[in-house]
Amino acid sequence: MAPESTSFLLGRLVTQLEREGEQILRVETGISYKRAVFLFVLRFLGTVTQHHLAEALGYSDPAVSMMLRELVKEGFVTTAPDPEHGRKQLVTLTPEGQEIAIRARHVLDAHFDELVRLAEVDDQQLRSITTKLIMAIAEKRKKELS
Amino acid sequence: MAPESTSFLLGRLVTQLEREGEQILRVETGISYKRAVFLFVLRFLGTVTQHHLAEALGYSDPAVSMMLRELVKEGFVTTAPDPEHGRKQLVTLTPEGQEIAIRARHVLDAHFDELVRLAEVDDQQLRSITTKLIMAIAEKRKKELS
DNA sequence: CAAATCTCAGCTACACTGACATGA
DNA sequence: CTCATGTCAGTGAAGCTGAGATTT
Repeated sequence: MAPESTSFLLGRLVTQLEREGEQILRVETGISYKRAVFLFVLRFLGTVTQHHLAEALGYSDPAVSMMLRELVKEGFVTTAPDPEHGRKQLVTLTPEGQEIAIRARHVLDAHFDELVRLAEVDDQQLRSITTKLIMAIAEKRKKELS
Repeated sequence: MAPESTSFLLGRLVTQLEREGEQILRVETGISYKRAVFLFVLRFLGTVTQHHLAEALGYSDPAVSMMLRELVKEGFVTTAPDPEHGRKQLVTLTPEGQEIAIRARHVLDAHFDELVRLAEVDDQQLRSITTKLIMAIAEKRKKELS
C-alpha cells in the first residue's frame, strides 16, 4: 500500500465501519445507523430540549425537529412541552427507545469487539487515543467560539 | 463522561472529523469531502475501469457512474473506452484532478496533524492501529465471500 | 444464452438554509 | 424589541435498487 496519510486511513476505516454497522443494524434492529446514534446520544443526555440535543449531535435545529418527528411516530421517543418554558420541548426516550438503543449498542459493540480482536489491536490504547482526539476537537471548538 | 463504548466513540470522532473536513475543503478547494475521497482513491489506483473503482470505494456501479459524470463535467477526471474491451470505460485523473487531489490532501492532513498534536496522540500508534483494523475488515470480507 | 459493464429512472435517507411563529 | 426555540418549505448531495443496453 502507498504511504497513505493517517487522516485518510482513519476516514476510510470509519466509512467502512459505518457501512457494516448500517447493514447489521438494519437486519438486527430495523433502524439506521444515524437513528441509532440519535438514540444513543439521547440516552446519554437523558431528558433534554430539542435545541440542546441538536447541539450535542452537531446538527441544525430543523434537522433534529424532523428526525424527532419520525422517531416519535415510531414510538422511540416522546416530546412534551417544558412546564417551565412554553417554547421548549423536552425530549425523552420511551421504554421501547431505551430497549432498542441498548440492543443496537450491543449489536454494534459485539461486531466491533470482534474486529478489534481479529485485528489484534489493544482496545485500551484505541480508546485512549479516540478520547483524546475527541476532547481536543471540543477544546478547539470552544476556543474558536471565544 | 459515561463509559461509552469504543466503537461509539470512534464513530463520533470521525463524524466530527468529516464535518470539519467538509467545511475546510469547501472553503479551500471548493469540493466536498466525498468527492475528495473519490479523487484520492483514483489517484491511488491510477487508470481503472468504473467497476473496479466502484469496488475500491465500496459503492454500487450506478453511484460511481453518476459521480463520475459530475467529476468529468468539472474537469477532474476523464473517461475513455477501453481499447481492449468495448464495454469498459477507463477512468483517469486529469492534471487538474491531480492537482486538486493533492491540495485537498494537504489541507486535510495539515488540519488533522494539528489535531493530533493538540491531543498529544502518538501518530505512529494511531496509524498502526488504523491500518490493522482496515486490514482486518478486508480479511473478514474476503472470508465472507468464499 | 449467460455474464460483465455501464447507464437510465425513480426513490430514499438525511442534512442544510432562510423564513416564520411564538414565548421569555 | 430582541433573543431563543421550534417548525415549515424548499433544496441538494449522495447513495440505493431494478431494468435495460451492449459487448464478451
